[in-house]
Amino acid sequence: MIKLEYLRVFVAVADAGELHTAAAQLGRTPAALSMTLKQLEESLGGSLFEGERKGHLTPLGTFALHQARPLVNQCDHVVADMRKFALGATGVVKVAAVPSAAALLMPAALKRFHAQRAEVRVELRDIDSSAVIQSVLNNVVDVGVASVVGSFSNLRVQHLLDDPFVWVCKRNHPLSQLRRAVRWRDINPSDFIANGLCAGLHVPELDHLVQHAKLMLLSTTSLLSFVRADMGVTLLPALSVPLGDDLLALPVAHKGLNRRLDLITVDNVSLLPAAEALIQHITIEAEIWTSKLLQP
Amino acid sequence: MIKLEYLRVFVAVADAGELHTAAAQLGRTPAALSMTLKQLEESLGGSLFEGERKGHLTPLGTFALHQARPLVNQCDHVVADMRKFALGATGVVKVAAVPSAAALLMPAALKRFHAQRAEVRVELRDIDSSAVIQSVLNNVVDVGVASVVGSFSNLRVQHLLDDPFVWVCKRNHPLSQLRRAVRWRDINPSDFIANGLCAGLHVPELDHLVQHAKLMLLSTTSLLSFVRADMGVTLLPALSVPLGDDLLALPVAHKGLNRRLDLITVDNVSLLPAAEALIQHITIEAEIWTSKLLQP
DNA sequence: AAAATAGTTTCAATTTTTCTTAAATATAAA
DNA sequence: TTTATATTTAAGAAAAATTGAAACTATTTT
Repeated sequence: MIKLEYLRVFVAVADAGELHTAAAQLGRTPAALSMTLKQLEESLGGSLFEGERKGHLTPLGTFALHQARPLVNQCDHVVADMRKFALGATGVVKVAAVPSAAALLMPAALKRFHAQRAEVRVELRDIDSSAVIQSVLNNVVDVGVASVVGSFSNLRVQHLLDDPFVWVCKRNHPLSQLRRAVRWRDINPSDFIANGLCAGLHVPELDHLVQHAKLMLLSTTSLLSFVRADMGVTLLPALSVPLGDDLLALPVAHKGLNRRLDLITVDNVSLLPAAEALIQHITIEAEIWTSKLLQP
Repeated sequence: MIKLEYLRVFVAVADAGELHTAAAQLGRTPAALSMTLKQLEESLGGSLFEGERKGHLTPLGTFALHQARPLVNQCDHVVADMRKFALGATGVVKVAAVPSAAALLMPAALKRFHAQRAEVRVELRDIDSSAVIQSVLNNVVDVGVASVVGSFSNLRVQHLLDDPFVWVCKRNHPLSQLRRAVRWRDINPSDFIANGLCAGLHVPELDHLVQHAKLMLLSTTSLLSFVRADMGVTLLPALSVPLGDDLLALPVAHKGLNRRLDLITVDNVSLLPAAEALIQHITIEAEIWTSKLLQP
């Protein structure tokens, strides 16, 4: 049986033109190479070198060198690529995140990630929470960022941060006059615009508001347009509200009104090494935001 | 150091989905494969299989399998190709021959050669003797067929056959009336057309004829055209004379008037294995012609 | 839930392969 | 020729791979 090592030795000797030099390069003695070449020649059924020295190739040697060199190089490349992949230095990581996470958490996380791992490609899509969960479950993406409500047996859910809900109103809105956290009674029910994120929080006062709201918008972008158009106020997680705008974010008096953001992966299955590395960066970024949100 | 054998084991196990089957295919025990895979995983820096069984690949395993399978296959192909080449079952053989040999010896020789070695390509060119020798010396061709006059130190010359000179005349020429071998005195010097092949035979009578010939033609094709046009008679090796024509080939009374045909290769250098095989066929074909020429 | 089964790993002993040293042989140069 | 360099050979040493048996683990069966 011909081993690739034989071909590697042959290429080295053919290049060097003598055993001595090739042996030094490969870290063994000329005698070892001599025996290896003998085996290779016997196995091929012909001699590789012309005459008694290693300076000239036979036609078979020329042919074999043409074939063996790319093979040896390819083998080295393949092994190097596998190692790179195992280290997470190469590959394609697919991420799904809810829009607020995609817009606020991911840019900084990816920037630092890419600085370390230039050869890793990241595919990021922003979709709503339930679609994120489905994408992870179906192996469409490697990593998801969303808020998980129920419990899923095949999912590994890791808490990232708690995004506190805030009241969102226009800068000139009466609520802005309040010098304290907004209470439920401060809200005029006819002025409230419901949205998909504040529904299902299981707070009686809020449920009541949501059920009597004249408007319920599921897209955050259009929701904020309505607020800007003086159509009312709404309740959103802080990270979903763009800053430096004509909008105000006012704190909520009711404690514990948060939107959990979780990092989601499939359970019991090892991740793409590059994905593991990306998760580290997302986690760190989430911690940064957590501390930002605690002392505003 | 990762050996190709490790990758071969990995591919087999990944395909089989379990050690037991793969071990049977490779002719070793599950324990051996287990240890090999462990080494491979350690060397790559990550595990290849999901969980405790070998039924599911990790992302690294999937990536590695994609890379390893073509590499293993390529290696097998390369080794097979080298063996084929060493056996002379593949390759390109370049041959140069003088026109008569190319036209009469080579077709039958190549027909039998190709029946045995369908994958070998043969490149045949017909040129004059000195060009054949030069082509062999310059390694432009692997094998030459020509008549070697002097001696060349770098050439290995092998006698193929002796092609007897014959007188060539038109069917209605006076010489055709002779019921015996043609003697020098039968030739009318003014009727003689000299040619490149009969010059330099070192026979005084012939030299005299050549020196007094009014015509000397170096191309056999045009030489024969002149004979057909009743311009005279000439002296040519039998194999150069096309049969079944309006030309006659008459025997020469002077004995030993032959043109040697030799098989020429470079000396002290091993030949392309396929070329060695082709030489066998050319030699056999030459023997067939030799016996044909001896009893006409 | 316990037992049985199939699959895998570990370990130490064994076999196989590869490597080295040292001596012999062969080639090229002086 | 001698001398220096290059290669091969052979035997022992070292390294690597393989095996069989036992231990271990998950899965299936009872």
